[in-house]
Amino acid sequence: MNQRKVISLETIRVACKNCTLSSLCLPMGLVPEDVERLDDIVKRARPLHRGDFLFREGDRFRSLYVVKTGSVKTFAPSPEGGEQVLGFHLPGEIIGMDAIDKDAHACSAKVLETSAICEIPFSRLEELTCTIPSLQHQMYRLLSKEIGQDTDMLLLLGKKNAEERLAAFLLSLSQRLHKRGLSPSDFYLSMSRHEIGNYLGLAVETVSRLFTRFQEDGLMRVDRKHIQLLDLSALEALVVGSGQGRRQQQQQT
Amino acid sequence: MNQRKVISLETIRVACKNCTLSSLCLPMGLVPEDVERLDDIVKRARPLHRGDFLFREGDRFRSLYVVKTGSVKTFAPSPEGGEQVLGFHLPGEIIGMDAIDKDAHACSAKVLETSAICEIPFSRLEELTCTIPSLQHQMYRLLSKEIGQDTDMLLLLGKKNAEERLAAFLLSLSQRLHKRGLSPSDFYLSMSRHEIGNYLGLAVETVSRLFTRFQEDGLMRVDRKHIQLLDLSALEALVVGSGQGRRQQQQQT
DNA sequence: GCTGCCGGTTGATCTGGATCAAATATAAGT
DNA sequence: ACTTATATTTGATCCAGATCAACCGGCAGC
Repeated sequence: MNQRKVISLETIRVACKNCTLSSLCLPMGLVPEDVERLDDIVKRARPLHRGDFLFREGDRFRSLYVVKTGSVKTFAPSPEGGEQVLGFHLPGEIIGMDAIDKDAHACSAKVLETSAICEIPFSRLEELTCTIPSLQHQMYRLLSKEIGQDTDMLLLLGKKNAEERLAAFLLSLSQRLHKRGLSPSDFYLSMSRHEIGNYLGLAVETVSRLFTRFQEDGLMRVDRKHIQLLDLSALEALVVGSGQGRRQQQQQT
Repeated sequence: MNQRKVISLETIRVACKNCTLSSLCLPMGLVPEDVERLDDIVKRARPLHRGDFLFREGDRFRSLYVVKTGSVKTFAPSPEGGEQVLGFHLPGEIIGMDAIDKDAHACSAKVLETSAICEIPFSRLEELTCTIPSLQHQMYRLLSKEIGQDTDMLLLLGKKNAEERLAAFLLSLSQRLHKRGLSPSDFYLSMSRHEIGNYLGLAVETVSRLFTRFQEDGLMRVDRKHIQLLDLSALEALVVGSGQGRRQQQQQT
């Protein structure tokens, strides 16, 4: 038993109640007693490595997954054989909620760097949410939040130009890292330019050129995967757009 | 009391258990007894008319809404003053789930034609789902489904060209109408070309041109708002794409 | 019926960002 | 260090679809 403790890394074994992410994660707003009950059903697996899958498109749905450390991307195959990156997931973020409906995963989840992941068997969770109203509410909130984020992306893909998209992406990363106690202006990208472009509906070349341009304009510094945002407010101004977006007709219907 | 019955339209007063939509809607899969309990909390308002709002962006979140008859569009303001149409909602579809998280509506919902709407106070619903596990499951499924639909849209906006987008839109409408017992190949559009374009991330002119082209190619017949799909399988082939989508690099990451 | 307006169609032009092409930088082996 | 595979950058060109412009048809109000 002592042996087990030695082997397993501290960051993996830590219970929800001791986890620094609990305020961002499922336990948010639960009384300690209920956190304990949640803790009982969470499985903490050994760390996964770059390229490992949490699940693949088509897999039977059994569990939700929460990133504890590291990062994960989710992506869906497009019919022609390409793929659409659906999201990049940071610690505290929940993955797999889109699979509840069909009881099967419609997308795949791949680990971008060495990562610790919590697994939450959904049937167990469902039992629990029946008896813990605040946990049920939290689940509704998390599902709803995911919908909200998706609609933000729809707006981004439907109405924003390349520049605005990349600025929005950088700011989103910045803000999410900040919430996790990391620097909002100095971080490493765990995903490739390719993946960024795919996610934003842009060609790699466009992403690369924009990085260069943003750097020339003094908005940021780019060195390989290392990003420093030098002017957050200028980036924010870019996202809102100069009032033209993709310069599309701004119709009121 | 008899008087009341005379005034209120049959389609409005019909209880969930007698509603033809129950198999698509919240009551799906519930035992009759539980449907009864759900029924007790559903408010059935008088019909709304074209242009009426169910709710507006910024409104406090109180209820979910279900289209009983007619159709509704939801849309979010983009920062610059334009708007992004987020969806068109047909009978049996639930609106407002994105608002649970922030306890406020992030988008507006406007009625496209005279419509009957069921209102479900969310706090009451939450109480109910605590005691009816199958209803809770249904809620999870519905929220999850919404996420799945949004990711479908992300793929559409991120990877598909104009032709594929419009074909996908028409087929989606067709299939949803079919599920509701209506013709999958002959229907009326309750939204303008403008709204379709906005929804699909295309200019009005592009939508118009594509309608013309599809008609010339014998895929459909278009007369004003009246649509007849003549070759569903050809449209399906279009959606899948000729293997190129927006002709973007189909990278495996 | 007439008039004005709005939604829709059609044509001509323009352009952001994709595609094509090639060089360069990193990483991974061997 | 040397070869090979992969990721990123940079430059040149192309094109789908946006934008601009003009016109048309249906319908609401008078």
